[in-house]
Amino acid sequence: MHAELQLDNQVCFRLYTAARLVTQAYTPMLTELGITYPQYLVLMVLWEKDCQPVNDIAHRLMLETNTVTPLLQRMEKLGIISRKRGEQDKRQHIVSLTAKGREMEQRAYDLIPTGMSEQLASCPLKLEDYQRLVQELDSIINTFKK
Amino acid sequence: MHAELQLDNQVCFRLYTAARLVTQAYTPMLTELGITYPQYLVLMVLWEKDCQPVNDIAHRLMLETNTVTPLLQRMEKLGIISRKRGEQDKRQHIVSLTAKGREMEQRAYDLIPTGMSEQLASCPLKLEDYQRLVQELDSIINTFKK
DNA sequence: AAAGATAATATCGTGTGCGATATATTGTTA
DNA sequence: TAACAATATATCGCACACGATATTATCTTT
Repeated sequence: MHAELQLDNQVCFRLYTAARLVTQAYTPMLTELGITYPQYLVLMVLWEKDCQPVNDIAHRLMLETNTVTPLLQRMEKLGIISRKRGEQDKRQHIVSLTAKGREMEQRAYDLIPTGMSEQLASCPLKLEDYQRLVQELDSIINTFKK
Repeated sequence: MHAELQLDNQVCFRLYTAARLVTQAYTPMLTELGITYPQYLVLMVLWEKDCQPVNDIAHRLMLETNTVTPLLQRMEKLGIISRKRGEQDKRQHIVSLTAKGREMEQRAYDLIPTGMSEQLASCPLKLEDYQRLVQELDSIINTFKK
């Protein structure tokens, strides 16, 4: 019986579980918007800066392009983004928001912060705990990023 | 521009990213064992207590049975677990380790703690940081679990 | 004990993630 | 400048996750 191999001693299992459960907590609001959590991440990247090539979006989300490309294709079908070939560099696909994609920012703002803070009400963590948590997660992300 | 909707302010995006990256860090060792990370989680559950029904494994991992069932089917094909109908309750499928599945515990112990601590060497977090992190993640998991 | 409710597991469809590989374009170098 | 390397993106295959639904067995209630 190796204590190191026990589920209860695993940070990774907690990260994996916490990520799944918190993502699930977004689902009711995201369903109302008609999108998934990874699609919401792409939208946040584009709300911050519109018209970016696939690579920049992938880097920002620390995902591979073979994950992001099909994601963007689905989002294009939904009519929330559009893609066009880069003008200087024809290899690039420049991704931009449609009117529908831009309008979703306000709807997201009306739904998501409220919806999440309601669900977080029963969480014992305080603001400073979250701030430290974010920093520690960034340390972990930095340690393992490629 | 809503600050609440910026990627940099999102705990969930950190959890999502940290979980992916740390799981990826397990991949070289797990590939050597011929399994995936979720399969490794199932093995840890069974190393701790052999012969469990699907439901108990799913509860322990906080996953749905429609995720766990196909996972177990793949593991059965790999010859690391076996499944048989419950004797008192014929609806149950009792999952148990094969000899191969039991032997993998020692191999995992030889590969994984070493492999992970090498990769963690450059991480600035100290032991007490990890301990607090685990507790805070448990708080989050508890808040959002169903 | 027959009927309906509940429980345990499985199946199906969709959307990620990601390794491996392909394709098209651009940059570099002999 | 023709050949070759590098880059940006896409395609393919496989393994999760998970909502919705189906199937089989047990439990409960009349």
